[in-house]
Amino acid sequence: MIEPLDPDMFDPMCPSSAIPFQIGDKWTGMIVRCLADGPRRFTELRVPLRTITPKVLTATLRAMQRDGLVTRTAYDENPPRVEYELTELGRSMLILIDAARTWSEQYLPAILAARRASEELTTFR
Amino acid sequence: MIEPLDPDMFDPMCPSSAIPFQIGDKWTGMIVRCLADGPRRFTELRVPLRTITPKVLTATLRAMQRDGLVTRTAYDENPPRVEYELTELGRSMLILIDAARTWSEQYLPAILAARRASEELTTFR
DNA sequence: CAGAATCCTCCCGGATACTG
DNA sequence: CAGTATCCGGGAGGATTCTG
Repeated sequence: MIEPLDPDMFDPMCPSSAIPFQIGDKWTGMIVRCLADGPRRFTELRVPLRTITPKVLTATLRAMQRDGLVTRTAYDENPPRVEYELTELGRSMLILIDAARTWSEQYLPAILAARRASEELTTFR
Repeated sequence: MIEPLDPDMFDPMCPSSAIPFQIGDKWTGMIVRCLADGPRRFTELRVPLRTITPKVLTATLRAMQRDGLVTRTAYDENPPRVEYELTELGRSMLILIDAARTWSEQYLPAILAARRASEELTTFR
C-alpha cells in the first residue's frame, strides 16, 4: 500500500512562473512525479494538483497515454475505478525531473533575487 | 573567435510538439544553447532561431536578463553592436539542457512510435 | 468515481511596418 | 544593426454543468 499523495506536494515551487523550466506542458511533469511511487487514481491525482480541472487532467493524461508515458487501466467495478501508471518510458523521465528539481532548489533563490533587484530599478525611476 | 552559429542547429528537433519537455518558454532553452560558446549578437541569434520575430526575441532576452540568466552589453558604436552573454546562473542551466537533449535523443523515437501506434488505432475503426 | 460537454477568456507569440 | 510600435488570431487552459 503506497502512501497517499501530499496535498502540498507542489507548494514549495508554487511561484511557478518563477521557475525557468517546465517538463512538457503545464502539468505533465507534476503528474509524472505523482506517479513515481506507483499507480494512482484519477481523483487521487487531483489532490496535489489542486487547481487542475477534470477536463484538463483528462486531456493531459490522454496525451501522456498517447505518447506512451502512462497506461490507463479501468476496472469494471461500481463505483468505477481507473488507475494510471508510468510506463518504462514515463519512468525514464524521473531522472530528468529530479535533475530539474535539484537545479531549482539550488538556483531558484538567485533567480528570485535577480528579479527583485531588476524590479527595484524600474520602481525607483 | 568563436564559430558562427549553425543555421540548422535546431532542425533535428524540429517536430517540436513531439518533445515532451521544454526549458522555460518556447525559446529560452534554445537561446541558452546558442550562448554556450560565448557572447552573441542580436542578429546572430536570429539565424538558428530562424522563425523568431525581433519582438519576441527582444522580449525573451529581456525576461532572461531580468532573471539573471544573461547580460546585455551595448557598445557605443555605429552601427550599434549589442552582445548577450550567459551569466554563471545561465551557464548552470546548460547541464540541465544537455540532460534533456540526451534523454530526447534516446527516447524520442519511442514517443513518436507510440504516437503513431495510437494514431492507427483511431484511424482504422 | 471518472469523466464528457459546452462555453469562454486570456495571452503568447506571430505579422507587419517603422526608426535611432 | 538592434531594436519599437501596433495589430491580431489561435489555442491552451479554466469555469461550470451534467452523467453512466
